[in-house]
Parts: sequence; structure tokens; C-alpha cells
Amino acid sequence: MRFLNYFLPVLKASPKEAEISSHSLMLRAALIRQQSSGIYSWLPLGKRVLDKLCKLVREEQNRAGAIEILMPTIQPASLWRESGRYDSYGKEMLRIQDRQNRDMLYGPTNEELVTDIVRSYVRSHKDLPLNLYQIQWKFRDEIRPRFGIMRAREFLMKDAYSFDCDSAGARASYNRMFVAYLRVFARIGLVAIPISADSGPIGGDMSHEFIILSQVGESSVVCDQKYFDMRIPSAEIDFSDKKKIASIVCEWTDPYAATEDMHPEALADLSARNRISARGIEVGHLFSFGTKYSNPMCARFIGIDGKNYPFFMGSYGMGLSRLVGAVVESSHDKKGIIWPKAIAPFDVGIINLKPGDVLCDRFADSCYQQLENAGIDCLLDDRNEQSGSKFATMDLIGLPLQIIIGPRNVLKGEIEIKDRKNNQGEVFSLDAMINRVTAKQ
RNA sequence: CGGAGCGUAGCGCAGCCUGGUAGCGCACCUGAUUUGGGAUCAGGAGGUCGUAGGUUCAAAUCCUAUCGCUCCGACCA
Repeated sequence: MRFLNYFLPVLKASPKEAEISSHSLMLRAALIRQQSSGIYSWLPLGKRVLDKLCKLVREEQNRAGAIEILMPTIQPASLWRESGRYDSYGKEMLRIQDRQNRDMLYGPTNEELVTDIVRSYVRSHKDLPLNLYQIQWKFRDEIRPRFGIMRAREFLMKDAYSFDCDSAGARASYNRMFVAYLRVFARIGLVAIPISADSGPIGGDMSHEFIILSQVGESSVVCDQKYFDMRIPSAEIDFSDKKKIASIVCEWTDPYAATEDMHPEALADLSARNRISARGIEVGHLFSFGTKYSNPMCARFIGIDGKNYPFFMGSYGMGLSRLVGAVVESSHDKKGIIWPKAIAPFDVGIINLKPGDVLCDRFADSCYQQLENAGIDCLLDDRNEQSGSKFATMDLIGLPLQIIIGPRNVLKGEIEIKDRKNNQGEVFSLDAMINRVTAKQ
């Protein structure tokens, strides 16, 4: 993409509504625009990040055996009356009526809908286990939206729902999602602490929150620092190996981790040296709730003995728009965002310091073309701006690699590559540069 | 919902207390000179001061209502 043909309205000054750095940076780097309290548009650069994150999450969900579907945002109240949640869910649920005065709602979550789908088609234990997921917008009319995209009212969520014959099967499904979550967070450079949690309005008997430690987090967390040295399961892991998957979950739930308000008495077991006390952002939540929905909604299958049984279910949420905020919050410096490679909006930023100069233009174009041909996404800054402004913009939007093309080094046939993270620059010939960048990808 | 603030040009703000018909910086447009870390000069455009009432000869300024946004508490991915 060439800057001149793109829509990237970066801001020099931070809008006053932004109180935390991730919010401010996301507004300044033109990733998002606030439309109303807790409601945001995603601008081109932000959309690219969100898309990359979705792609990565799909890879991990699919790997763990989940199957993607897409359910509507608007749901009929009738299903929620079946489960009993139409009355028990509070004002966070946006209730609306259609032109026939039918009660509808904008989905805050989708247990009822997915249960309706599964009960309509799945008859036999032979069709189980089944895990259906979607990536869809949710609306929860929060009492107080804040921190920009982190606690929005409308937000993008990956939500998966598992269906099993019995609680042992449900446990295995739960474990697969647990491991899939570990991989997602690791791939975007975050350490997420799994904390056993209250199941809240979703209900159930087993639940873990995944929490990213951060100063601006909304919950207080105490955990063992072991979590920062633990190995992430590899991409080759066999998700059908229940024992192996269970052992990973065991390993990750063994060190101490809790929100501050929960069982503080266990703290004694954790020496002060290994204790981390911090604030955290909840980015994922796993629930296992057995037959809480399948029972009232009459969602049953025929078991091996020919009898009817309710599905054993679990649901697994991951806040994708919030996760983008969490990444920015945990990966930035004074100058701007520092994207992890996995979800950077572009792989490489090319700065042409002197557009209009024949030699610079030729080098920049050649560099851009060759990288694009090699499948590397580039943003070429071809604006007729002061160099300082271009460097500042490139640092702000935080692409992992910057390629600098200016008259000084082009005369020598050299091109400079700079790493956003450590700010180290190296000089290469044009050909060597192409090889270098493609090798880095 | 309780408490605290804010609303004046695209963005950030001053002016309000003490009423006299709107200003600054950045951004934007034109031209020139520039170009290795947010340029310089000259010229230009842009505002029913959130909205609606009221007081007054006169309201951005005082009064009332209303809408929107932010922050502090209870909820959550």
C-alpha cells in the first residue's frame, strides 16, 4: 500500500478522552474512532490488525477441532425465555422490538442460539463431541464503558460452544480450548495467566479467566512468577490426545494464581519471592456448565443405550477487540505502538525520504515491488513531507521493520533496515535487503 | 444509578468570574524555499460558541432545562 493512496489519518496530539496509553495510541495511529460511548469504528489500519488477529484465532480454533459458524447479532427473545435468562439477564442486554412488536435482543452472548442449532440437528452420541465457534460482534450495555476499546459496549468476540455426551467429554473439550487459548496469547506475544474464576451469569461448575498483567487492568491478580517461564504447547500438538492435553492444563493450573478477592488464605503457600501482585486485563473466559442450558431448552441426544440425555456443554469466550487493546497496552514506547509480527497491520514500512528524486523513487518502487511480490505487506510512505514527520508516523503506527530510502545511502546503492523494537539499523544492498526481509518473515 | 468534571474551527486549548458580537497553536488550501528525526516565509479558507428556552439595549459569558462525552464506585470478553 502506498501512503498517498491510503486512508491513514494519524493524529499528532492525543484526543482528550483518552486516559490510558493504549487508547491514546490507537486513536493517534488511526486504528479506531469513537462513535459513541463504548462504540467504535475500525479504520483501515485497525481493521487490518483485527483481521490478522481473527485469522490467527481461527487457525488455533480449527487446530483444536472447533468448527466455525456465524450466528446473527439480533436474536429472538423466545429462546432466552426458554433458558430463563430473558428475565435474569440485567440491563446489560439491549432489548428491542421489531415492527410486529416481537421482543428481540442484540446478543450479549450466544448459548441459547447455538443450543437451538444443535438440538435441531444433532440426534446421536455418534455426532459428539461437537464444538462450534464464531467471531461476531456482541453488545453489552455496560454501566460504564472505559479505557477505549478495552471495555466497550460493542465488541468483537470469538465465542465457542462445546457439546459432549458426559462430563468427562465436556472436560476434554474444555481442556482443548484451554490449550488453544495458551497458543493464541503466546503467538501475539502475551503471557496470559489462567485463573480459576466465578462463572457469573453464564453459570456452571468450572471456569477459568485468562488475564494479561497490565497496570490498567480492572482486576487485581496475585500469581506465581513461574507463569513467565512456562513453555507454550507447540503447533504440532495432538489435540486428540486427551491425556496429553489434560496434562498441559494441569501444568498451567498448578502454580498459584487468583484474583485478589478470592481465597487469599492460599497465599501463604507462595513465597514472597515468587509472588507477583499486579493488575490484569481479562481477555478470555472458559466455562463448563453441564446441562444448564440443554435441560431447560430440551436439547437432547440419544445415548449408546438408546436413552435420551441432555448435552453437556461449555462455552469459551475471547475478547478480540479487547485483545488488540491489550497488545498495544503491553507493547508500546514513548514514540508509539510496537506491533508483534503476528498481528502487525503491515510487515514492513518503507520510507522514501525524498519523493520526486529519481534515484530515491526508483529504489523505493523497486523495493516495494519486490517485497510485495514476495508476499510481504508493505506500507510505502511516499508523501512529500519532512523526514521527521515520516519517521514519527512510522514509529507511531509501529510496524516491526522500517526500510529507509534516502539520497545519502541510495547513492551508494545501500538501503537501511531498522527494527522498531530495538531501534537498531543495518545497511544492505537492494538485493541483500530483499533477502534479509524475506528471511525475517 | 451516586459523586466529580467537560462541551468554543478537523485536533488541542484560551476567552466566561467582572455581558459589548470570537481568538491562539497544530492541521488544512495556494505559492516559493526546503527535505537523514514532527521545516521556513508569504498569502488563504474554516465557528448558528452542544441544543432549546429565559434575563438584558446587548449573551460564548448570567439563569433554567436538555443532550452528549470523560473520570471515580458496583458489572463483564
